[in-house]
Amino acid sequence: MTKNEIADVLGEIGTLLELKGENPFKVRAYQTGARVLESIEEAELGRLIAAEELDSVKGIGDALAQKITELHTTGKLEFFEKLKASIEPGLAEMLQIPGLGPKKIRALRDKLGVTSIAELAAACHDGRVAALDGFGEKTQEKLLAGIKNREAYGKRHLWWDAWEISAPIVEGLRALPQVKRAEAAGSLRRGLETVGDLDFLVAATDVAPVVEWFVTRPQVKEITARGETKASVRFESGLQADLRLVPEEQFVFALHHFTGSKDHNVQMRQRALARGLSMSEWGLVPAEGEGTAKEKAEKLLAAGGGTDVKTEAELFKKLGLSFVPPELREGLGEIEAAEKGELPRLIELKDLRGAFHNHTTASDGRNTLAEMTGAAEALGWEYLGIADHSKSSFQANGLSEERLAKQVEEIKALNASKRFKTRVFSGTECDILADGRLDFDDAVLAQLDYVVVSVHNAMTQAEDVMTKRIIRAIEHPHTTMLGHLTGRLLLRREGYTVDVEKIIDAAIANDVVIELNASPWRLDMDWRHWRKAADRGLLCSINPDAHETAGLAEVRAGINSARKGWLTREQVVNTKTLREITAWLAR
DNA sequence: GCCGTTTTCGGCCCGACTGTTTTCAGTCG
Repeated sequence: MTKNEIADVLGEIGTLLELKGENPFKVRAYQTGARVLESIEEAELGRLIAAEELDSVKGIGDALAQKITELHTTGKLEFFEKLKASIEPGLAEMLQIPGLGPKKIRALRDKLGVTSIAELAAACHDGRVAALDGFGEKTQEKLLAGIKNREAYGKRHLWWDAWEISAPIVEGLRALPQVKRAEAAGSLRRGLETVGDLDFLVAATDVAPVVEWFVTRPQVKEITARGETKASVRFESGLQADLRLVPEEQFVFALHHFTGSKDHNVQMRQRALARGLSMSEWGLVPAEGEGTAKEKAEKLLAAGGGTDVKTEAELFKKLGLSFVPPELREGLGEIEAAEKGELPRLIELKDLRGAFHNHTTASDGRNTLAEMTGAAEALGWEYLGIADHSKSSFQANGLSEERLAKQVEEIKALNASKRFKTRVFSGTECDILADGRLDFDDAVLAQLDYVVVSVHNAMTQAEDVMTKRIIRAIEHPHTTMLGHLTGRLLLRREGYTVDVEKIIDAAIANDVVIELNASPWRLDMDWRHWRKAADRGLLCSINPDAHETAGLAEVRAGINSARKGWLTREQVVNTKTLREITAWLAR
């Protein structure tokens, strides 16, 4: 079994134990184990198992090491099979209904015999749920609404879509006279590829007008809560948003808290405790003494103290850490690195000086070569790479050899005309054929400045076939970079199955770049692979895969993922200057 | 189930909110 498959099993065990009412800390141990496993490389896992050193990994003890080893070597785990057999399969799905946790689910099963969402809906309609101890009319209504909304609103949203909604709201909040500070927190601020809901955080002198402004935005379809310190709404797209109002002195603590992630916050609080401090969204206070952290924070403020932390950087510093950028706050080793002062200087949007992999009307783009070049110039880019589809991509109006040759001439003429400051490079997004050969002959590829190779057909090949196919394309002497490694479309379609680590190895060995496709739908290769791959020497190109002028700006989404992958400017080729990139392409 | 400057047992992050209660359990982030 692969490490991700094993991680899935561990996570599932955690869920099943939760439903059984097991010790919540045991549940967490399995979830932690799953996460830790995901951050280990496949080959490293094999080595640790062979050397029987798995339990030296933090978060994996004797029991988990034994189970992981069994799964890795046999592909099965008896403990897991027995556990699964002991629980009705529909119960896990019920956890997805808001308001239902393990305790309530067990009560429903034990007292009403409910073991699935469908049976729960029936029991709600009959009024049997409201009659249960600990349940009531409101709970029953809420569960019914939750079941109904699950399909419509349960899904996540692309980061880009969430950002387009949130950005004007943050701006609007900041423009209100009562507002001192306003930020969007949550997974949006962490730059995660998909976002579940929005968290707006505001410090204001007067709360009521801010709440009023928020709930009366034109996109708001429904107000689901409205109180003194919190209001919740649902937008037309189904996206839900919370507005939280905090005193200005506590804004920075709340900002850190609501930016998360959960894992990062847990680790930060543990670290605070180790230093005799208790941390919450209200502040950082001594752990000892009477009262909650909130009460202590309020007392401290009333006494005129505790206001020396005004920025997140100061908050981290209090715990002996350098500033951890929001994108890194996933609980994946950022705190250890911050402690040692080893956090990288992450790439920024302004570091990009151009981009490869862009389309024009020659294939399936919606803007002409000149329009795309003008748009790149408007972004201040020094260069723009054009990579239209190759002939086998019929569906995308791929270019024949003749049409490609014509485009090469057009680009030469455009560069010679000096009409734009931006220099255009001739490329192709060349199909990787089913057997790994490229769609154009060597002589055709040789006339181009660079070659992006991508899979567009036969996506259902077996993993080993697909892996060999892509590696063959990487080994082609004219290949410059690999396009969208897995072909995934977020929230729509899984990627094709492929051995990512073997592909990375091949790319490094052949001096081939892997693209970070910045289309908000793709963000492929996934950020979770980048940190280790780049450490091993893999170079990245952040490519918008733009099919129209507006698409060039989507590199912003790619920057999010690059930062989540700990990438620096030096590890991304399209931060090079025109002079540098010209030399690099000709190497 | 994991872990250790409280170290091999006894803890394990913290608070808000909701709905059900009548002082709190469960859920959520």
